[in-house]
Formats: sequence, C-alpha cells, structure tokens
Amino acid sequence: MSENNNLENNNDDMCEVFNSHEDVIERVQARMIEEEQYSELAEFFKIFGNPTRLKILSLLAVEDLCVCDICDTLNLNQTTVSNQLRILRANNIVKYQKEGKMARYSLTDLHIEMIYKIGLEHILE
Amino acid sequence: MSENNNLENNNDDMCEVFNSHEDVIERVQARMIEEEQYSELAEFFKIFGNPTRLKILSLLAVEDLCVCDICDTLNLNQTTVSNQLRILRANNIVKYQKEGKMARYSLTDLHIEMIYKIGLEHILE
DNA sequence: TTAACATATCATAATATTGTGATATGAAAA
DNA sequence: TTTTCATATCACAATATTATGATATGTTAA
Repeated sequence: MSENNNLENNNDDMCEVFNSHEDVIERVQARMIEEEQYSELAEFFKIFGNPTRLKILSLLAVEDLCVCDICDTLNLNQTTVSNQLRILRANNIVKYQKEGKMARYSLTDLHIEMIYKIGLEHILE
Repeated sequence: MSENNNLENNNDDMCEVFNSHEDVIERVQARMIEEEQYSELAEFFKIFGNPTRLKILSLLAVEDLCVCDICDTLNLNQTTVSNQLRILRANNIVKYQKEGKMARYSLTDLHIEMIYKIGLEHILE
C-alpha cells in the first residue's frame, strides 16, 4: 500500500476495483474447493430442486414412511414415488429398511432436514 | 382409537404398517406446506444444483466481487457468468450494487452461505 | 404351487436447463 | 462526440430431467 504505487495502471483489459485485480483473484481462488467437489455438491443440491422430492423429504422429516404411505399422502402414483426415492437413495439423502414386503424410508441424517428448513426460512421471509 | 376397531381391514388395496394407514396419512399431511411453497422452494434449491452457480456462490461467500473478477477467477466467459448471475439475482440469492460501470455482487443473506456449508459438510462426511 | 401385494426398474415423450455466440446497453475515458 | 470497457439480454442447439406406462422382482398369504 506504500511502495509501488505505480501498479494502478494496466486497466486496459481488466476491470479495476479498489485492490489489485490479481490480488482479489488469488485470494478468492485460494478458498475454492476441488472441481469434482463442486460437481458433487451440485448433484446433491439438484435433488432438492424438484417439488415431488421436496414433498417426500418434508414427509420424512416428520416420520419414517413406507412407499405406499408416501404415495397416498401425496396422491402420486407408485412409479413416480419409487423413481424419486431411487434418486434420493442414490444421492444419499434417504435410506431405507426392508420390513417384510415393505420398505420404510427415512432421512439419511440431520443435514437434510437442516437444509430443507433453512431454505424454507429463506423463501418465507 | 377405541370404538370402530373393525377398521383394520380393507387392506386389499393398501399396505398396513403398525398404525392405521389413515392415521399416518392424516398426521403427516397436517404438517405439509402449501403446494406453491413446495414449488417455490424447489426453484430456490434448483439454483444450487449447478456447479457454475455454486462456484460463484462460493466466491461470494469469501468476498463481494465484480463480474469480471468472477470471470477471471473461474476462467469462464463473461456471458456465462452474467447469465448465471441473472438467475441468481432473479431467485434472490445474490444482490448487486452498481459502482460506476462495475457491478459488485454479494450474497443476499446468511441462509445462502449456511446452505452451501451444510451441503458441503454432507458430501464430505 | 399360485395369487396378491409392495416396491423397483426400464423406456420414452414432453419439458427444462445448459453454455455460449451475437448483440445491446450504459458509463467513463479519449 | 467516439471509443472502450463492464455488464446484460437474446436466441438456440445440445443435453438433462420429468412423470408415467409397461413390466419385473421379491415377499407373504392362500
């Protein structure tokens, strides 16, 4: 901030903010996660981006349920629910437990409920 | 729960768990939010479901940035970044402030950062 | 065994989303 | 003014996702 005050030039191909352009980029880049983690995280959040799946999650946040209860509660056909449950399973968002010919589904962990609730808070405010 | 204990029949088209099927459905349904809120919430989460947008959010969680800094940090072309910023804006996830010919972007509120971080925690565990 | 039931998988048409080239806008410098 | 720069909008081909009909699997009851 003292010496080299002739650095505030070179704005012919870049925007200049209040700090050196390069500085900002380096500082922010240093905090980034891996490319693959961004992809994985995006895949994870994508699951929350569908009303049907969100409904299923909101039910499971109340109590564990079997597939047919989910169908009946949401008035959706079984194929639709099973398909979405498969996606939820594949993304480690719900788990299930076989009970005879039934499958009882539940949320994988508390993160799921937290994300759901913070999101809801956000849109309601 | 006392009278009418002949209700535990009719399982010819429904699965039966441990409780009356109807009971479960009513109990869970009572906790549901409005149809439109599910849609709105899904729209909101959908925004997190794209690696480019997630990268932008992760940068803005570190510090406020102008469009060109985002482009340079992520090595993405300006159209792509502007397009995603428009989506982020439209969904109330980022806000911006004009500073001369620049636009300085920031996260709308703490919810955004919280959701990002809880999601990251989830996939890292 | 067979039948009935709960759930899962597959295939697909309808629909939505992506990144990006072309182009527009608007502010400051020349 | 004209030019340059930062950013925004539009249009669209490529790609992904949706719900669901058809069908398969696996479990229990008859």
